[in-house]
Amino acid sequence: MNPINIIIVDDHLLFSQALNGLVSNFDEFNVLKVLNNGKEVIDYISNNNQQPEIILMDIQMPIVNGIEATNWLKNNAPDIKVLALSMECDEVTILKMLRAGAKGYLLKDIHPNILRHALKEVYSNGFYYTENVTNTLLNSIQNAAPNNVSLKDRELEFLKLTVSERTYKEIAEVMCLSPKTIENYREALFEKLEVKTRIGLVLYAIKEKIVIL
Amino acid sequence: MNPINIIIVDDHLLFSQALNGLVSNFDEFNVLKVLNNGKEVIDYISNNNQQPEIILMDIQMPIVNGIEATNWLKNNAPDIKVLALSMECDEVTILKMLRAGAKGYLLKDIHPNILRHALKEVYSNGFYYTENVTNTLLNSIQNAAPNNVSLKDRELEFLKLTVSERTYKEIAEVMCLSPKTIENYREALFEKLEVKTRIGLVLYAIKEKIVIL
DNA sequence: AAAAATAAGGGGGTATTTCCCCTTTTAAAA
DNA sequence: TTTTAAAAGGGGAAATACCCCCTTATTTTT
Repeated sequence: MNPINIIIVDDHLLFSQALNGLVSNFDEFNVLKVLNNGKEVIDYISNNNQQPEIILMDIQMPIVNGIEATNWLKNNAPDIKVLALSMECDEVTILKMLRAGAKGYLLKDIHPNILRHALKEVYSNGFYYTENVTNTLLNSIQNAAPNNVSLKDRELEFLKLTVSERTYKEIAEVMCLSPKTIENYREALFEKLEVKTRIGLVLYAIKEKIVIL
Repeated sequence: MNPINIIIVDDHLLFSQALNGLVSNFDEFNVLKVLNNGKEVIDYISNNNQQPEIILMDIQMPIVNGIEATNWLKNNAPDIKVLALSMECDEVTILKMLRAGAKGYLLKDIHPNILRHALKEVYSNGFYYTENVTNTLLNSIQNAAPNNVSLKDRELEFLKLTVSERTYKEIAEVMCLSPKTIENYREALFEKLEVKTRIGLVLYAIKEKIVIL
């Protein structure tokens, strides 16, 4: 069976070379190229015939970072699977990378065997996320709201419906309330969440992960 | 060491009794009570001195379902950890249960050893989610909209300003255009992005990371 | 050079949102 | 059992958003 072609992208030469040695030892995989930043990825993919199946992508990199590069790949080479390999384990970075289209997310302190397993999973099943990453994200869903304000069930319902491109009249129908009562919810939330328009409500709902996009 | 007290809640008697037998065989755990629905949970917790450490909670149940019961527990007995045990694996249900405060989520087709492991994890680390559940959620973040339309610079600018809680009049000033020209941008984008309101524009902008929250 | 797309601007109208101030009903506290 | 607070509903008006159809330059394409 042909080995699966990999490109490694990381601005820390020591690390990327070490990684190169490691992955090259896995006989299912072949390291096609080692690149230093997102810009080089875009250049390589644009100008070479031999395309990788998987790109092992660092996130923090100069010139074009991993998120931007992944976004570019989503639009220009959607078949290439990006496996993020990062030291950040914060929710925002993970979300950005997922939205950019990364099929997997690994932390740099994992065991080589996990890397091998993750590469295989990404290639065959299409995704792989380490437990740390999923736990970070799932826990963040729980720890979202108690920021300072706590919304009641009905307010949450209203908020979700507001995000769904409905008019207040429609929301009133869904919630079995009069449009005028919906007005009360709106005004209460405007004040409570310190926003000026319904756009503000939508932004809040997304930031606090009351809805997930 | 004292066994950890568990309450099992499920409306299918056969299943809950089978579960009872299973968990009772784990010598770290003691089944305090087997209940039939969320209402009975609320009653039990309200009226008994001996409280469980963990509640193994089904979701679909009559009278008071698992989500409602978990919500009640969050507010009235926050120390009790809820481990959801369900057949549903859809994103919406999982999210609801997480928001309600469930510390873990298992599917009913798991191996008994996983159940044991999950109970231990929930007790000691505070959470446990099976891979299926986390994958469902993470993938749902990605599968938003592979809507590969390309926006022009000016359209992007308009979109970003729309997200910033500005009126079209204000956007017109910032972009040095007449409000009527802004209307053209709005209409063009409504059609191009297949949305019906400016909320739709905001959602698109966030999904496609044109703005980052 | 003619045709076609692109960018800018407008008229006029309906629907929706936003704002402020108000009453009634229902549920919780004192 | 009063008293209070919360939830539900409302009137009226101005601002904003949304819709459809239209004109005029300026590029781009053919």
